Amino acid sequence: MSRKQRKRKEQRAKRAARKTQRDPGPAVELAAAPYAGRKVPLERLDATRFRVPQTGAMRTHGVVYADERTLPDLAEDRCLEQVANVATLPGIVGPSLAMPDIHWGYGFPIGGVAAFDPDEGVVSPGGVGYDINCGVRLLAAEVTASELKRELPELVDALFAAVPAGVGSARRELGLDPAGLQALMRDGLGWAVGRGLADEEDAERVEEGGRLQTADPAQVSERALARGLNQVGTLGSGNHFAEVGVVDEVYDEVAAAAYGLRLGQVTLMIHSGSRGLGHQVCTDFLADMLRASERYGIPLVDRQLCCAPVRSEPGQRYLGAMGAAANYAFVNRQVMTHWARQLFAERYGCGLRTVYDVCHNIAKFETHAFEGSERELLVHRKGATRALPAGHPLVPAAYREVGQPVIIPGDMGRYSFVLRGAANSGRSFGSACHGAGRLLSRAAAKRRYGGENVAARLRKERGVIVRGASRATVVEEVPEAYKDAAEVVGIVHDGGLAERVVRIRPLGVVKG
DNA sequence: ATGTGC
Repeated sequence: MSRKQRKRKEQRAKRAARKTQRDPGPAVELAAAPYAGRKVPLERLDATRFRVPQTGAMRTHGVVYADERTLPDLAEDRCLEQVANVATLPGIVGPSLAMPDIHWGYGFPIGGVAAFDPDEGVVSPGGVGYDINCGVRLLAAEVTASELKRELPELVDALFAAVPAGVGSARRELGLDPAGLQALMRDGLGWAVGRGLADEEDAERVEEGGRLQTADPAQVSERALARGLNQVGTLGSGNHFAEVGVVDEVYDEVAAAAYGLRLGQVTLMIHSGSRGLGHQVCTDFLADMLRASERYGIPLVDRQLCCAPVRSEPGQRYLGAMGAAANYAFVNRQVMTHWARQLFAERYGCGLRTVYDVCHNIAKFETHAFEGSERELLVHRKGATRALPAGHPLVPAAYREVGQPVIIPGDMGRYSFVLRGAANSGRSFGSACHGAGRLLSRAAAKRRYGGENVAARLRKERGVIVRGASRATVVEEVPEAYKDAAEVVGIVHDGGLAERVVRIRPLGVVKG
């Protein structure tokens, strides 16, 4: 081992030790993980699905959506062990599922879907993630790419100025106080409609109507409130972005027409979440949930799976706080939408219509057909998108004949996709993938591309204009750090979870 | 993801 490798290894060990020390709550006795340290076997079910066999403490099997080309990526990290670990939790209904963009996450894998019985099952912050209701809003502009092309650099600059981006990005002009913030979290998109920041059509075209009714702002800590006060309408960092794109391929004319999307049309995609507020809610409740796991005798194979019975007092409090943070995220994306609308109106005299807005990180009560009967379930989606098929009553009336729009952002160099929820999505409790999925860790991307000017290369090679709040983030988000979104989307399409409607090519990107 | 790690 070289000196450099050894140093890196020591640094990793140190970081891991610090992380363990930081972990909140009491020491918890852990049960044996089903595949601890062993290679997780995968049994082929069909062209797009593999089974993780039930073993040890697992209460059900796992199902992983993948194909030969993405299988080697899965072996790279321990995400398949996490799929098996989730299957050990009480009250899980159906398999522990993984979408084709699965990768390692906190406790639950990112790209994981797990449904729980409301009476027998649990709710877990690890099944939602730190960025509660991270999600994507897709907007359609009444302008074509050729009309806008010359002014693109100015447009990206103007967007960069209009939407605060980066770690700690803040905005004061909404003038919220803690009570106002609580009202915002209670009413979600209704709050924005009441203040002229949204119209009724927006609310119809946001998942859940832009308001989780389980929200209980009283469960959000003062610290979380303080962090959230000045961050409504801000992008954040990491993989969050606001991206101007153009529809460059239409696969399904009927569905595209229903969504109001046509070839050459300009789009704006906003990817953000609940910022510091949601992060703080997650942090606050991890400690609670660890205590609850002990109190209710829930055997854990990983302390990051800490959870509480859905109907228990701590479970209800988490659901209340999580719902409040989710509503905050809906409003966050809406306020950025409002500012982008002002900008498009001033510059082009055109509108920006909400196509749809989906959650990526959420636990929600939903009714799904399971083994022949309709059941109310608490569905955890962590890095997964709801994908309801045609005819489902929760799909907005204008889209009901074609199915719910499923917005799948890819990397900032290649393309993103819009799909429609399809007939087999019942197999995944109405879910599909949420993105391309990382190929390189942030650290690996930095090592490989840290020396070059990624933004300049994207402009030269692909004509994409990138403005980032931080150069480091742009490097971490280099297209080569992601899988080909077309491949991931292909698995979801072939598996019948969601079907391709249009492809969107990026023109200009604002990054955190 | 995150006032990004003590």
